[in-house]
Amino acid sequence: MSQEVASQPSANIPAGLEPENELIQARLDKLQRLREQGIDPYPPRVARTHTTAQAITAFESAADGTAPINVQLAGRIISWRLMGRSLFAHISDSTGRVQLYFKKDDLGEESYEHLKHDFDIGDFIQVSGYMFRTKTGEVSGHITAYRLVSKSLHPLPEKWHGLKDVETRYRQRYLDLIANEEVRKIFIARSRVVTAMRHFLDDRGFLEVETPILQPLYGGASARPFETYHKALDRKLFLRISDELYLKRLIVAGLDKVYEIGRDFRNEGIDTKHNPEFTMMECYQAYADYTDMMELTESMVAFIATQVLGATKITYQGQEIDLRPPWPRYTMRDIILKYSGVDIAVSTTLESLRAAMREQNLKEADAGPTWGKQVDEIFKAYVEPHLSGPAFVMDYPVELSPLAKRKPGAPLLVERFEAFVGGFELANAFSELNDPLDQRERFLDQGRQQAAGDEDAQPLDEDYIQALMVGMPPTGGLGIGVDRLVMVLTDQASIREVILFPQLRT
RNA sequence: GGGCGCGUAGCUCAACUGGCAGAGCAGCUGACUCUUAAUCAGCUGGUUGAGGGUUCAAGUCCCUCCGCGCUCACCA
Repeated sequence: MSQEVASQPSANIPAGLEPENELIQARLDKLQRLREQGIDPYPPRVARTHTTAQAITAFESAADGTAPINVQLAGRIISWRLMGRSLFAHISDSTGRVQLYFKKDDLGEESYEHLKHDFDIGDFIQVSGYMFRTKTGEVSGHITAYRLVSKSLHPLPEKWHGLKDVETRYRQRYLDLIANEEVRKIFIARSRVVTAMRHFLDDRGFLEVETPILQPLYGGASARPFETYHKALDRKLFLRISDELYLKRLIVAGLDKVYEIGRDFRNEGIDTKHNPEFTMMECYQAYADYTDMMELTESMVAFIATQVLGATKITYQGQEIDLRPPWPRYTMRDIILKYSGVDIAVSTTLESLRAAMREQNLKEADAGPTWGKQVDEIFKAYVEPHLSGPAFVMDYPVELSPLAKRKPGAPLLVERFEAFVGGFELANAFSELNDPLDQRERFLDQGRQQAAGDEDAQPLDEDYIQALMVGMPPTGGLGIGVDRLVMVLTDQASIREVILFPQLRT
């Protein structure tokens, strides 16, 4: 408790950096030694002529090793093999890794001792020398001079087994990325997915836009929002649950093809397919309908797969899936009939639907409160698990889709589809509702559902109705869950494996 | 929120029906001038997630809490 006892350890360590164990203490000791030698362990600049990959390529492409390939390299030390008067190490950078060879004869006694005693795995080092090939065939750098460029004070995960603990992997993702090559590949793939998506949309003439994340009113999806507060305006704001209503305002505005790739926030549970913040691509195309969006979806996904993986054939959790267009299309009615025996075109009321379910011996346990919700329940329970896909399921109950246009000749349905790959929803799209009066009615119906206890019902957005009154052309809209697309393309079962910093407690 | 499982050294993992908390890697000391999971000798390293209980004795059994995973519910 007393000051004398509490502040005992190493006077040269700043408060807050007390060593938690001897491994850190050993590195702090080295740091101290370096400073005593007048060496700055964190110099402001580093010099290098080649990345690790460039150094190796330069050597290999040199015609006949007559002229030496001189290089200056820099990177993180990831392995260290001391063999008496010589020493091998590997350094890595984002382009790869290269082996370094140090010899006492080349460096001199003092320099070699400094190297031996003051460096650790994890440190960043700058070296200069020339490239050569070892007896065992590895292209390496023969180092004649070196310099510390950043001292590491915390040990890295073990070299062979790497870092496996899931919680540490998520909480200290930097360690995960350093230690686990496969993880790095997933996030590189993720970046390429987004790049390919942009290319595809840009090539088709879509304009990338940005719309508000902080919104006075949320909408565009059935979900509970996060709330926040703006002090200067003294008002409640919501984090968006979708981009939809703003993007359609831009269709009204005459920007005929727009898209946005951005973060949405939904105040809901967390599981292997849901993170409270996630990335959504939404695009809207004037003078198009939902069939155009189907073509857009399958073409885009196939293009992205080809760009990122080099093929449209993928394996997802053991299932072989070919994303090559065209994807099979099923009406919701047909596919429900196929897997459950219930015909929702015949059973068009909640009562008759439940009767038909009893007839087919389907459990009614989670019976929906309305016809549309019951249809959704049947679909999720009996159809969705079969949809390894890719597949389009089209023509949804109107009640579930307050922003979609009604299907001509089918009063209970709207022109909407969802795309399924690997057994879960990847995309959602519809012919956008552009009738302002019908839209108002749909919002009012949502209000009734909310009054009946549905927390996810969408609030009436008068400002959006007003935009529709100005006039929106027939328009097709599409949303693709980017995280889920990355899951499918990288064969990951959990959304946390494709989000760098997934939501965790505390 | 419910059910099931997990939490041991910096990392990866052991520890039988309760019986002295261990190994490999990493670290430290030494040997070794083409190694690559280098090798060899020696040494150090623990609030067994936290708190309580049962017991002569708890990593192990019981309770509460924290965290993580899977799953159901909820939810696109």
